[in-house]
Amino acid sequence: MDVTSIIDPLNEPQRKAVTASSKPMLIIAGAGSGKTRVLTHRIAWLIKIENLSPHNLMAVTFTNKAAKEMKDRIENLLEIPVNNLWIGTFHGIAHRFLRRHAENVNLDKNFQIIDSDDQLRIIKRLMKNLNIDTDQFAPKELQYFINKKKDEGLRPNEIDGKNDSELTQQIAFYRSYQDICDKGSLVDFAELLLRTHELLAHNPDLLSHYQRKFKHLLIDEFQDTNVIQYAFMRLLVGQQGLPFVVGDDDQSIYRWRGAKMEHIDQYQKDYPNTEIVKLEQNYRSTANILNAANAVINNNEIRMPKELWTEDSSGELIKIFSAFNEREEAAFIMGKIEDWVNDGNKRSEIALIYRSNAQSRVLEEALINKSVPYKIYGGLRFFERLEIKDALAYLRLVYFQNDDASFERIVNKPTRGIGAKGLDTIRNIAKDKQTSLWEAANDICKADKTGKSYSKLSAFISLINKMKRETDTLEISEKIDHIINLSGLVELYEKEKGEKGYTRIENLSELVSAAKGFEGDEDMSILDSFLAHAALEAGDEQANEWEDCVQLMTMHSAKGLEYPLVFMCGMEDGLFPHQRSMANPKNLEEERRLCYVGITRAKKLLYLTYAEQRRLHGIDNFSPSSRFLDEIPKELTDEIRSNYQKTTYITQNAKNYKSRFTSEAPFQLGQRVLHKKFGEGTIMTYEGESAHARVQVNFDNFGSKWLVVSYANLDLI
DNA sequence: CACGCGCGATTTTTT
DNA sequence: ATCGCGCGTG
Repeated sequence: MDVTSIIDPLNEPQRKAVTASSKPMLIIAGAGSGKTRVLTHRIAWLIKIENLSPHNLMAVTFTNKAAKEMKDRIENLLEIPVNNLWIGTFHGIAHRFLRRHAENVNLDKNFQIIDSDDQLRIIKRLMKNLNIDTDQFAPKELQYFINKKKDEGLRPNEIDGKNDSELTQQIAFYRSYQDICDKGSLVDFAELLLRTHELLAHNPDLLSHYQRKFKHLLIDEFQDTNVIQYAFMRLLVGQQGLPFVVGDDDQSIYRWRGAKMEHIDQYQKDYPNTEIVKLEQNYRSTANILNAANAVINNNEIRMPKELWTEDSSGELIKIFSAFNEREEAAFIMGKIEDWVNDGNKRSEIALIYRSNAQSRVLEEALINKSVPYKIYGGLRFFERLEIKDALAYLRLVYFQNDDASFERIVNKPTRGIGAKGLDTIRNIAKDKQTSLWEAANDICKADKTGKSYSKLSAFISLINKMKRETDTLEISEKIDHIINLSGLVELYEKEKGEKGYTRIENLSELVSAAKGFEGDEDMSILDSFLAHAALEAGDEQANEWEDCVQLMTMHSAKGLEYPLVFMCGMEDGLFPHQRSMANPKNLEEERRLCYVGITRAKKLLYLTYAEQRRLHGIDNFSPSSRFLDEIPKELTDEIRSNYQKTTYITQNAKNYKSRFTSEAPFQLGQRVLHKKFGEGTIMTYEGESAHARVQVNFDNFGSKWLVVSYANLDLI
């Protein structure tokens, strides 16, 4: 292969990045600036031109999907399959390290990965055992605490309790939780990273081995790395390594789960001879769209100065549509979708993106109504579905009998007479003898063959043993198939009303097919490998790919994707930016970045829509249009007037107002009011009747407040 | 022990 | 509006 095929398709800055030598690199890649291209060509360059062996580099991506895509593109570029290439997510790579060197960090070779759902179950269980009041700590709070500390690289004894009793309790809980995991050889997501970091930090020989091996470390979506991931990079790069990181501070949208875009600055401090390359030419959007995005993001205080540009023409103006309510918003979008398709375009070129999942409902209903095929991204992932987790719990218990979490999950599912009380007995025995629940159950059966629960428990034990016996020599997919058949799960789901049960059973057979073509990883057994796969990978549904569908997704899941026609729906203050992010400037800036991400998804045509009235969680909300709309220069936009439907809706609304607002609360939603302390504001939402009525007022200078009408002394303006 | 009602919460998502 | 979970009852 010659240099030209790698270099020719690149612009100047891209080329600079791809051909860089012997320097830590920082690539700031704006939206649509060819980031993935740079990464893949960089890898091709290293292998083909610098003759680097493929196993001397590591490439880290944010999602499994991105990893797969990168691998494919590299293989395409090099025209040879690249096996044993270390490309994956931080978690996937950490997992690989741990399987290889489990014994170095006191892990059982057969350790199992637990997902957040499993983790939460364990936490709830433990809270009960320790008599921790759920009023004092919500299980999710403790889960969040533990994961946060792990993401920061902290073990319980590294956290300072500061005489803070609440904090001290949380630390103690973290310690107990970890104890449970260690005893059961369970590793949660954050633990994968933390353990791997410790593995390398505490084993100098191993570390230097891997430092020599991975001379080149490439990291994508660098702005979204958390503390432990950054530390992992630092460790692996060592003194001689050459890190090559690619990111965009403007697209950092995961601060709320520990991502630190500050790592971009930190990196430059830690590697003083860093060469920075900025990719600012955008190949995706029209100039109007790009300029709108630039204008919005320019309102952020904290960002690296840069401005995307394009050679593309201005294109269409950005359309802004104000609807009366969410249904009219949806109806408007349906009309535009129809136009698009009638013009001979594909539905799959259309994306409907929104801030929160709850918004998808109305859109879905409208799409169904018009018989428009659509696909929703996100929502619950395949391997997270209840029926899949149930089936896998059987599989796990059959082959890893000390897996207490799985035992608890399925011991009475379907119900077989081993309820809370029976389970308690088992738990107590397990606790006393320091054994697993499985062993405790076996002990009970051996000890007393006359007890009431004996027959039930022993039937369960026989079932699991039978599963083991009959599937031991089978292929993984046959194992799963047979275990499902013996479990009674199918019969259980059949009883569920509606289509739900039917779907569940379908999913079970899909699980079997998923296992059929599954190829394991070299470092572990196929069973371990499959279970790890189930925990670490979402299980992308590629099913509907052939069908021409409108795409629905949140703005978060839209990152990295692009569509000719994009609708950003629900552009209302309170929804986007989200209410919970409006008060804190840093959070507001993150919302603005999210808006920037949204806008830059569009290639040709962008619609921004909002509703004056929106029913959310059963109550009507009246919000002003999103402040982000005001940040787009007027000359780039085209405000579309609503049509005849206006009158219909106004009468409808007037009726609602009348019936809801009695003479005692002479306010209307949208009414401007004056408050002694907070000044002027607009009534957004109401709740309750007459004397108990409360209103939510969005004050111009104080944000939104809930006030009881009878005390608030609001003056009408 | 199983089932059913009621209460509370309900941004964003990967791994 | 809806869904899941926890507690109380049959």
